Amino acid sequence: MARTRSLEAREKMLAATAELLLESGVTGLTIDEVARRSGVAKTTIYRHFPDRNELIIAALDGHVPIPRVPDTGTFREDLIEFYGEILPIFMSESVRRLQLDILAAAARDPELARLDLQQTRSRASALRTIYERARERGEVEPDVPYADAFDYLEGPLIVRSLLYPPLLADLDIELMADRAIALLAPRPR
Amino acid sequence: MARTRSLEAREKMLAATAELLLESGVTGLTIDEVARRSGVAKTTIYRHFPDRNELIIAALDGHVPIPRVPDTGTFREDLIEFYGEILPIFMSESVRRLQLDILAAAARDPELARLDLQQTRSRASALRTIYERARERGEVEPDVPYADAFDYLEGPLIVRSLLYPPLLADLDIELMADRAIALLAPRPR
DNA sequence: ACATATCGCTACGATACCGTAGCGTAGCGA
DNA sequence: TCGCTACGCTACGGTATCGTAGCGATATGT
Repeated sequence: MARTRSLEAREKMLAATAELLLESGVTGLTIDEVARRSGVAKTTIYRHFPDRNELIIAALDGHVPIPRVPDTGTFREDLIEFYGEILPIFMSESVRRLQLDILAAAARDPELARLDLQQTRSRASALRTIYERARERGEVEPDVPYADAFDYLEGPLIVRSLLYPPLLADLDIELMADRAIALLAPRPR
Repeated sequence: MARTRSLEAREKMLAATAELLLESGVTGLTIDEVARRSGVAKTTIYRHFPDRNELIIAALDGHVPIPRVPDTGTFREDLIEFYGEILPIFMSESVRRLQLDILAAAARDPELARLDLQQTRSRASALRTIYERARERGEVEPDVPYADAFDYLEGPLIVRSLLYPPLLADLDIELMADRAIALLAPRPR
């Protein structure tokens, strides 16, 4: 079997797709442009993927950045490290555009919805781990639903990234951590 | 002058545009479909608006819901009233889709960016008024940047609406108000 | 070296839009 | 009643995309 060429072409087109997604978004990406830029013939792309959506999904499958899960021993330090890691990602204008694009596309195309889920889930899971550890250590009020915690743990980041990207630069990571901690701290009994 | 017919056609096309925006979003809206649905000839649409973007902007100009600004005398009650008013808006799936669509489109098309601004600004201004009043009454720490306050005043709503719409239903308005107030309360000196 | 999997290329058919032109018609004001 | 204005309609020219067909060239494994 001649698999080498096949793999090479596949990688080239996936790379070009990921690149184009950042530039043009889900809506703006076209197969023709992927072909042009990757040097792979359009027909070959269709030999690998049945349609546009599958290509997009495949391209993103590998490129979802999975943040490290810090484990410093304290909630506060974990949060600060985590924020420090994902803030640069959020600050990228192209990432922001892509994120919005995926959300918007997923809201209309059920096929793409799973993509969306995967996107946010992977990031959310790291934060969740941090939160669960803090809960086990007794650093947070145990019966707060995680959804509520998330609103405050990552909310400011998301709000600014999606709605007011210039304000991301003003975000004080430590302050954000302290505020979240203050809200989630165990209540005295 | 024969202005009556003109106005009538204009209103019909704007109404159809607004309707279509909710269904198909900014990206999905086509002039042909507006023509079909409104009963107004496509040519007439172009006689009123130079291009697609202008039509979209005009259609939304009138349809941005401007929330009332409650003035109950206390921060907490103001917030709860405000939340009660805008929560139903956020809970509409079509509004959510449109909001995402506008954000995504604005992130790419500078012409549409002003639309986006107007959208969020009008809502934000009501909340800001509430906040300023509370500040004058001494109910909040005076030197917190408004951007920070906003993160917590409206963040949970935005996060859930855009990222996890099903969780909107779980949102406890009073609890959200209390948490925001706790964070923003004046520090003892 | 030979067979076969895989690729590149060009060319399509099919849609779907955009935005415009030209012509005839109907309403509206004087 | 007359004339202007705005409209409706059909038909374009142009572009972009999707997804497919057919054929020749090339790499790979045996």
